[in-house]
Amino acid sequence: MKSDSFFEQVYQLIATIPPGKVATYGQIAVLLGRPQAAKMVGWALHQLPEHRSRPWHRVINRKGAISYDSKNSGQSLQKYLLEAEGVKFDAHDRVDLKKYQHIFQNT
DNA sequence: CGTATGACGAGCC
DNA sequence: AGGCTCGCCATAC
Repeated sequence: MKSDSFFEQVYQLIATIPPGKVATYGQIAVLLGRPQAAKMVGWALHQLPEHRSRPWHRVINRKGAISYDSKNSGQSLQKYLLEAEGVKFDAHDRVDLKKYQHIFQNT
């Protein structure tokens, strides 16, 4: 797009995550070449315009848990969306990254 | 242009 | 094993 900013790259990268899969902020940050800019990824979704519908719900933190605790709202929604795609949450509301973490292949 | 932010990560206790 | 603190880096104002 006109914007090849870090944010835009995040949007396009998460857009490649297939349903039923998830990715961590840090993972995406690493893929974009900024392993320590995980916060930027989260912030990118924070600034994500709703009219540009993106599978932001497939992006979770390193613990496999849903974040979005800043406003403390929307967590249930994200969990709901993921469950709808077949992602199971454990008693700690965390997903099994070993099973659901999407492996980005740049081949 | 400079300061503060922020949906995180890793380390330390 | 679980919780708290510090640090990173690009974007926003």
